[in-house]
Amino acid sequence: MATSRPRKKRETYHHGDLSNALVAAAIDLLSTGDAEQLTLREISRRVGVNHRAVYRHFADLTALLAAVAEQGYRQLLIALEASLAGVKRAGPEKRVEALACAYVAFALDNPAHYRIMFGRRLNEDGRFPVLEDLVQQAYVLIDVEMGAGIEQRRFIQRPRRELVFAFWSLAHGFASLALVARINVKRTLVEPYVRQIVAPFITGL
Amino acid sequence: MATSRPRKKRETYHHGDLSNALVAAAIDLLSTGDAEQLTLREISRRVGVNHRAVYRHFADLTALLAAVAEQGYRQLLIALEASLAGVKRAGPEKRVEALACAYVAFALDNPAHYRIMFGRRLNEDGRFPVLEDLVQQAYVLIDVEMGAGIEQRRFIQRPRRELVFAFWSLAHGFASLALVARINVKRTLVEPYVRQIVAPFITGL
DNA sequence: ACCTGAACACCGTTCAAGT
DNA sequence: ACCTGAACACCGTTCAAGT
Repeated sequence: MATSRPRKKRETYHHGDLSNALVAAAIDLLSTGDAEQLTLREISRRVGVNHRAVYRHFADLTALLAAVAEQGYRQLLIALEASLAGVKRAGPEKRVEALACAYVAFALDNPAHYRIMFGRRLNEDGRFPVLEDLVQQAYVLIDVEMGAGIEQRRFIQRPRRELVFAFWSLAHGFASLALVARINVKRTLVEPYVRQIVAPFITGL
Repeated sequence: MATSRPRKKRETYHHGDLSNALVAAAIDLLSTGDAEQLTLREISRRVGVNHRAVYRHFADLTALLAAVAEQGYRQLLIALEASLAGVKRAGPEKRVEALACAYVAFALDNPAHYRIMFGRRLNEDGRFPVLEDLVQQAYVLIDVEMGAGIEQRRFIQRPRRELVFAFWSLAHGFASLALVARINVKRTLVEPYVRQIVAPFITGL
């Protein structure tokens, strides 16, 4: 039976693209559970494959988590860009405010995924340049807004780097504290809450 | 041999205060290693006791980690109070700045311990009221400073709560990003760096 | 090439026993 | 009371084998 062979192959080998299937399954698990429950064995179980098969595509669990984090940064970048597109003709203050709202909303909508992105240090040995590049893209996105505000003399005249990190610290810090429930935010009230938190910062810009 | 009995007891039972010894051993491990390496079995090994002995004193690993986190908050509170004592006659801006520096310095000096305090949510089921109380004490400490600034009309006239969370977000966010190496801070340059990051916020207060 | 089975050294936790 | 031993169900990873 020559025709049954590819079928059987599919049933055992299961995939043309196991690599992406694993990342997708991991993200799916993150959407319903905690970041701690995301194990190599659980992910492969979800895909219906022996847990050893993971090692064909990823050097270790950290490499798989890095791919998951990369996907998270891609989604975050899209969300941030979308938020800026909504305030195209607004001043730099409004744009920065929109950015902060979108950032925190992303973290609260994808808490476990966000924890993978910012929880452990995944790229300690510099194995994942793509991950580093995506982080850099997020940095640049903020940097452009800060640069515009400085150039238009609407923001405080300070090195862009400082303002970018200050903004990022504020957004990430608020998101983190909300995720560990040190700050209690109702999802529907994220935007006004973030605006309040960011207000003194923006006033000081 | 009646005299050998208490001795033997000490050699096997090993402690009058196993509870505190476990917490101390855990903190000691955190001072040299990562937060992930801190396991129940490793801690008990360090104390020289069977790992099952832990369950005499703590309901589970989370309860032990909560005790470790509590100790961390006590140390953090002392560090924050000490920093305020150093700027007793200064204006509220300077005092808030000192607070931020001390906060970030604590996180960078005790990275693994800080991660236990702010990494996972330990008190999800409200089992550790002491932990919650210590967090509250930290909140109040910041709140008092913000309240003073508002009352003296040196800060923006907004609800204290907002300013406290904004400050905490900024300090915690900066510390977190530094710990995952998204921001690169040399330990000796923490203070000037934090001052720069906090500057626009304080200007806006 | 791609996947699996058995095994190893870990982990937190439970149960029943030892002193 | 306080601690231990053996066992259980997990985990990531290695080695050798299966198709």
